[in-house]
Amino acid sequence: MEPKIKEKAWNPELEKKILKDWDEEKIYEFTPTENNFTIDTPPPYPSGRPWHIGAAAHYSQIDMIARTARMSGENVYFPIGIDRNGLPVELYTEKKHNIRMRETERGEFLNLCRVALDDLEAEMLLIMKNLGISGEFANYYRTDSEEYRSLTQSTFIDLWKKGQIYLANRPNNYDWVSGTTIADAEIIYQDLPTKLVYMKFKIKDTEKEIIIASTRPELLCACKTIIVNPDDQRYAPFIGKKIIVPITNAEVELRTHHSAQQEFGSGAVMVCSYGDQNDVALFRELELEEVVAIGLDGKMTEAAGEYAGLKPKQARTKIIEDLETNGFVEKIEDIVHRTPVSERSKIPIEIIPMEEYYLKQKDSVEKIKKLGQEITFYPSMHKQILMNWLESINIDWPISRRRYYGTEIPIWYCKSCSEPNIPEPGKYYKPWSDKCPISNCTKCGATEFVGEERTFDTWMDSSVSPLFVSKFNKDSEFFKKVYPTTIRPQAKDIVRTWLYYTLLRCDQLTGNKPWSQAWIMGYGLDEKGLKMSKSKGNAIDPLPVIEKLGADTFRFWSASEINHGYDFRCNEQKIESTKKFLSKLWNVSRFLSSFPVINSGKPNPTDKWILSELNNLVKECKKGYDEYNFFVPAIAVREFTWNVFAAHYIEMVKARAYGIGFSDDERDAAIFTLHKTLSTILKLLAPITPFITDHLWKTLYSQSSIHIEQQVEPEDEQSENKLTEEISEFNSKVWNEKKTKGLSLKDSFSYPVPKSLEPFKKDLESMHNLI
RNA sequence: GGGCUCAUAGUCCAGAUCGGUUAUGACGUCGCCCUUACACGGCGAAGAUCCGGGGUUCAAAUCCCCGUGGGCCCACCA
Repeated sequence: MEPKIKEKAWNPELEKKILKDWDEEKIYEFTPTENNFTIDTPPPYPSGRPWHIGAAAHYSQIDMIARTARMSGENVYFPIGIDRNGLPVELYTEKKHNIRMRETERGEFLNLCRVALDDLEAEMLLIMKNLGISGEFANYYRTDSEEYRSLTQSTFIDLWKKGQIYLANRPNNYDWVSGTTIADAEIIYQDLPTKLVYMKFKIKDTEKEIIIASTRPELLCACKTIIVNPDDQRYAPFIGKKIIVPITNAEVELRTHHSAQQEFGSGAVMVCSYGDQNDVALFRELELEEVVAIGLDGKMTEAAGEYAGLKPKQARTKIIEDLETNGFVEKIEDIVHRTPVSERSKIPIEIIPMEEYYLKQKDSVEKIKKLGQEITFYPSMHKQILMNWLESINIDWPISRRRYYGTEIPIWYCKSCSEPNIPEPGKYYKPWSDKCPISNCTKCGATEFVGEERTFDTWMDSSVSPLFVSKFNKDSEFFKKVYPTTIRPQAKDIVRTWLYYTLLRCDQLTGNKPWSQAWIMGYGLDEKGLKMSKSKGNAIDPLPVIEKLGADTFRFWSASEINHGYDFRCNEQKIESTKKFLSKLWNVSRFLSSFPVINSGKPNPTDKWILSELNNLVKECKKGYDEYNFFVPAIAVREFTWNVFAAHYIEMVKARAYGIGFSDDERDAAIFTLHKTLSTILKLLAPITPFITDHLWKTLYSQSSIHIEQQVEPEDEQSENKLTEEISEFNSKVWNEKKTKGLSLKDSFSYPVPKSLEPFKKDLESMHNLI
């Protein structure tokens, strides 16, 4: 009989047609019912070409989650979104047009960002679609849409009213030349020459002195404590004593702290607001009261007494003179100091307290820990990342940013009394350009306002994604059915941010956790195991790879190469060689397509053996699918299909399937078993390689898609692993013998079948033409 | 510096919770072979001091301790 399948290999071009069929059949459409499986899909950020190949693998696997759930009978809601807020697009736009954000008119700058995002987004959506992702592309969302931003603003207004938000001073990196705060990422370190001054501090009520070395003596006025290492015996007798600060004569306490190193300087450190990041940490940890010694103009403040108005460098020179005059200096060393400088202006940054909005989180830590415990993590080890993070939280969350491309903080300040006025929730507000929607100040009744210029930290937006997709505050019917959602799939590096902030915000707003499961994936590294980056030139562009090899090849590579939760290496050649397996699957199917489908039969021992192995395979795959670990089924199915089913079973029953030398019943049993096995393999692979399996399924078994089928359930029966090994060994022996004797494989040959393989004698004899 | 994690052939990976005969499979390499599904194939071969050191044990890739090296996250030196 002519095979139904003519082509000799799987052609990835077919994927385009299959995508169209899926669209027309609408098999992935979602209508909410009482029980839904909702995926809180991570909205990817279009930060520039090329899209990270690891991300493409990540989204392929998220799609496998959706398909796995569908095949186990779930009603799957798989939203698609694009994250568009934040710094990366600002930097991208500045570079692309060679402009500076702050020197460009705000509306114009935002437009340029928007256009850049649109281009990058289009390519990203194309890749996602071509990967076969079965999400809701028709109404994908953007985090910078009016609808999304108004949700972010509404949640802010809600929390503001609940008293969860406050304004506070916080030390910031400040570049006083550019007049702006800068992000940690914009700081570079330079080795600059400076003076290390060893100063004498008196210990109160004693004749003793303690020597303290510092590069920032001008900050003496902001010194609030002295620390030494707890193991440092030299200072042990004086712990808790008061120390008199030179020049200011202030009294501060001597205490121990592990961050002081015995070997550096004298081993004693003065802690000032703020000489460096360690000072910031210590002020916070020890709850010291800060002194603002340097102002926004980059000059010493009134707190510096007679040094007020001087720049830090001038003040330093002068205070060193004064210290020397008064005998407070032991010695001065010229050293080279690793100094944090602004990447832009190249001047040393100052750490200056500035007013920012904070969202309370410290009070929620215990509650979030509890919620974290209730959530199932896949793999479980990554729950630890969240728990460690929760342990280390010691300040509230600063949510305001002095940036442009973000959701605006919806506040107008009264011009006469400065009272912050908050608008009603439900609309999208742009205080930097919009007229204040409130007519009279709630405090003094005045009518003139100034709009807030700052935006939110982008995690304020992303952290409400489960609320957005479940139509929180918008469609209560829908929300009731969909929230809490089912699963949050995401990468490992943003557990401390996205996962944590989502838990915090959703709990604050709904009193309920956002999902019951979290699925955490590792990073995609290059073939040497290094992080991919555009600057290193080791980034692989996924688009040409997918176009050339097809989505299924890429997806099968992703499943068979990535052990869930661990980092993985990307190698183009490896992806390419994965195609061979699809080719094998194709040709097995091509062979079977020359036989009619038979739905029942009386399996002989050979058939029973392969069906039993097939059942073992189903069991193994189920284990993997139950934990959304696609590595397990991918490896298991490949191994079975290639090395057991094709290599041994098909060869053993070929003659029988053709009916040469066997009865009709025996023939039909073989054909039945062949189809039963292949159709099971196709189903087991359907979530991983949706294109080829659907194509083969429709060609061989059904009018309708494999993606509306239920997954195969294992039967509870004993395995017969031992036989597989014996069969494979026997076949090897015969092949080798024939080879040594210079015989062709079809030549007849005299060789005994061992007793243990007696039940398979007839099939083995026909396979090897044994006499 | 703190945390998490990994370490098995040229490359990737199994062997994890339950120590036990010649350490799994794939890719790559080499040799032979057109065998009525497949040369994008078949058969076969070579290739591993299981990171190092110590310990527990009759027995360790597997369990324990100490190192070394990679990756990532966080913090960065008065």
